[in-house]
Amino acid sequence: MPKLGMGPIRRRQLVEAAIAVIHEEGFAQATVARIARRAGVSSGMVHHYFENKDELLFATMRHLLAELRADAVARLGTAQDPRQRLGAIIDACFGEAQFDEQVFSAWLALYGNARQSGRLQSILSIYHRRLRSSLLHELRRLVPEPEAQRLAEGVGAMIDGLWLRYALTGKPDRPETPRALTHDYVAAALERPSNSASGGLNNSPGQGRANS
Amino acid sequence: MPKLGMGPIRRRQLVEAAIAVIHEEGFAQATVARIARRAGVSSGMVHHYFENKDELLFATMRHLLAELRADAVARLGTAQDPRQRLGAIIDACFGEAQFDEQVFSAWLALYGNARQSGRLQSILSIYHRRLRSSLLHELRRLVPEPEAQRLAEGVGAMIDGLWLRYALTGKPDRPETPRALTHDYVAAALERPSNSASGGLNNSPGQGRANS
DNA sequence: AAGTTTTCCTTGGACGGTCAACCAATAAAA
DNA sequence: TTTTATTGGTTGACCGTCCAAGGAAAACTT
Repeated sequence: MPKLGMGPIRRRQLVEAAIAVIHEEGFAQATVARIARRAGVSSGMVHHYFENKDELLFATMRHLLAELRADAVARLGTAQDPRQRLGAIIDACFGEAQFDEQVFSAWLALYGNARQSGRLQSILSIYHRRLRSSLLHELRRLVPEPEAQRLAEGVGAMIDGLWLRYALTGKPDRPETPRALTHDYVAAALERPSNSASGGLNNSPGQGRANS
Repeated sequence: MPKLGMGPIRRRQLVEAAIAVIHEEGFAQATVARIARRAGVSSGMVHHYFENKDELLFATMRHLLAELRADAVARLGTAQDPRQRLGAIIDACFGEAQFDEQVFSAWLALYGNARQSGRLQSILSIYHRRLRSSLLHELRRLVPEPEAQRLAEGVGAMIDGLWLRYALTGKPDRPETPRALTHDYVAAALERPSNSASGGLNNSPGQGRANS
């Protein structure tokens, strides 16, 4: 059986097995033995191809990020003007691949454990920076700088917020719904005279909120 | 030391200790012994006041939900018209209590483990339903029904998305920022002629997205 | 081309450690 | 005395890691 160059194959097998186990049994139950059995190999394989368990989990989460990025890059290839590219970024985040049940479980596990691990936190940090940077790049061609920054943050939050809801309650009946909501948010913000360029110092004027 | 009626006191001690341990050492390291030591009692106390460890964690997460609700109810007391009440709901979600580091860690742990536990999932389900219901109740007095439903989903997503970002990267320098972003989103959507009442069947018209 | 050596892959069990749950035993109030 | 609170040690199970052995392909030698 032992052929040369099994490294990449086995590593990928184990990463995919880890995702499957995290989905089916939970992050806490994702033990080395279970992941290995799911991959169809002995438990020793994990430590042969990864330094330790944490390294496997890190590789697993990095795999998720890489897949999301590949999807976004592919979609951006067909877009031309900034408005289309903005739509492509949004659609990538709501692409079919991100509504996979296994992907739900794995990303949520990442969220739940990032605070305790600098490695995991860096993955989320990269994701956030990339998303914000991509959005900002296009928005700067559509609105003035301060508004572009505010919008980038808002659109990023709406994407994550919508995704989070579906990750916890199940994929939406119609995948267009989250896309349409985000697109409408962008459209409304771009059409608006941007008088809210108060920069956030004041709240929406004339609103009279209760005390903080 | 043993006085009568220690139940509620000890239970609260243990719940707060659980939050502290989850924050300082992570959900995976939140063992019975550590939580008990943090609460200043022996490990046996956990099983004396809770059926098992899961029950303690469930009570811990339910505690978070109760605190958020109490905050929202208090803020709604001072609001009068629908617009103000809408602002009060948003502000409660971005209140000081929700930007506490311990609360960050605990809610994230909840997100990361809800999929594996029906009990935990129900807590998030209640949170989502309450938030959506509260928003919808006010929005219905401001815009037509289908638009109100869409907006309730959008505002809820923006709240969760913004909160999630700060939970992962640290509280914002200026707490007004997330509030202002959400308020502006609402303001833009309410001002808009709501022509996007396509109901989500089509995307924003004339936009020409790439293939799905 | 056949035999030999080397290299890499793979296994499954052993070890030390930790955890949740359980269980007397103790002690203070009632 | 009865009841309730509390302790801390025990138990059995499981985990991550390590390791020694074996086996099959590849590389090398003749």
